[in-house]
Amino acid sequence: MSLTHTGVTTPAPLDPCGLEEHPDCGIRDVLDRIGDKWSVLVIVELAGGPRRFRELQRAVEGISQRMLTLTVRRLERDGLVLRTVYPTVPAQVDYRLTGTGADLTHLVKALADWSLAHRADIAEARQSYDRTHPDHDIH
Amino acid sequence: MSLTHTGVTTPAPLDPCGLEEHPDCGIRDVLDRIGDKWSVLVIVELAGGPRRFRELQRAVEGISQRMLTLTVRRLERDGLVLRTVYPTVPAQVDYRLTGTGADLTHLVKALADWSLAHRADIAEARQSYDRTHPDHDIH
DNA sequence: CAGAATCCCTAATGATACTG
DNA sequence: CAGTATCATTAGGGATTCTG
Repeated sequence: MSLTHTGVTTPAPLDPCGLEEHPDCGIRDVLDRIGDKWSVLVIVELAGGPRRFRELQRAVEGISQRMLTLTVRRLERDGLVLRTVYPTVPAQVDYRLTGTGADLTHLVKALADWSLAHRADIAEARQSYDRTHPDHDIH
Repeated sequence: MSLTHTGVTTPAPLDPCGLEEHPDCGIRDVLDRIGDKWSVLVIVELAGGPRRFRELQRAVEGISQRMLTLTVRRLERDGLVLRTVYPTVPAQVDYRLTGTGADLTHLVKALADWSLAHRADIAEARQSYDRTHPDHDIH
């Protein structure tokens, strides 16, 4: 959607990143996957190599059995994680990143880098906001 | 970044992306902001230039007045968006990306690019999964 | 071990009405 | 126009119990 300003000499509406080209297309799918509470943490752990169910649960601190199950299932469904069942007894299952999943770690790293680079800015902005808007509660 | 899987000589878990270095640190803050339902769409719209409240609401299809308010407030609090009130009557307010917010659009674009690049893979993986796991409901 | 099945609670979002 | 205030709904997530 072109939002060309009607301004006389106003410089064309800048879109430095070319984001207008794909407003929603597909981003939601990815955000729905990595935007939840645990997926990124699981992916990061799996970036270190294959893990069994209990290993993952111990590594990802605070995750419940239920949420770990749901998280790995969804990652598996999206083809980001490969689940392998070994017919031993008791059962043994391991999870590992697929090619797509491994590629996703690059994106996660970009996110982590950006977060670290701007962490101080954001923290400061929040403090400033909370100081100047004491009554306001938007969390 | 090489993903060479030696297998034999690498007892140590490989971390091709260096993700282990910052497991959680700061990523959550960013994901909590861009992981919600509307923030990315608002940011993308603002990447096209300053917008007034109603303009934003019309541009971001489906967003309620309440959620738009909450979304821009949170973005403002994090220093990603600048809110300017003009003391006219009726009131006039515009929103624009700050420096940090504009920088964030780079990350959003990386996300969009990745999403587009892997959209087919993911869609196919899902279909395959749903076909082989008919009863399973994990959404 | 690796889950499946329940129950319960809270946060997130939506709908509607009202205001400076 | 640009919100605020309420109420209703739903999705996400946690705790617990049970099983192959």
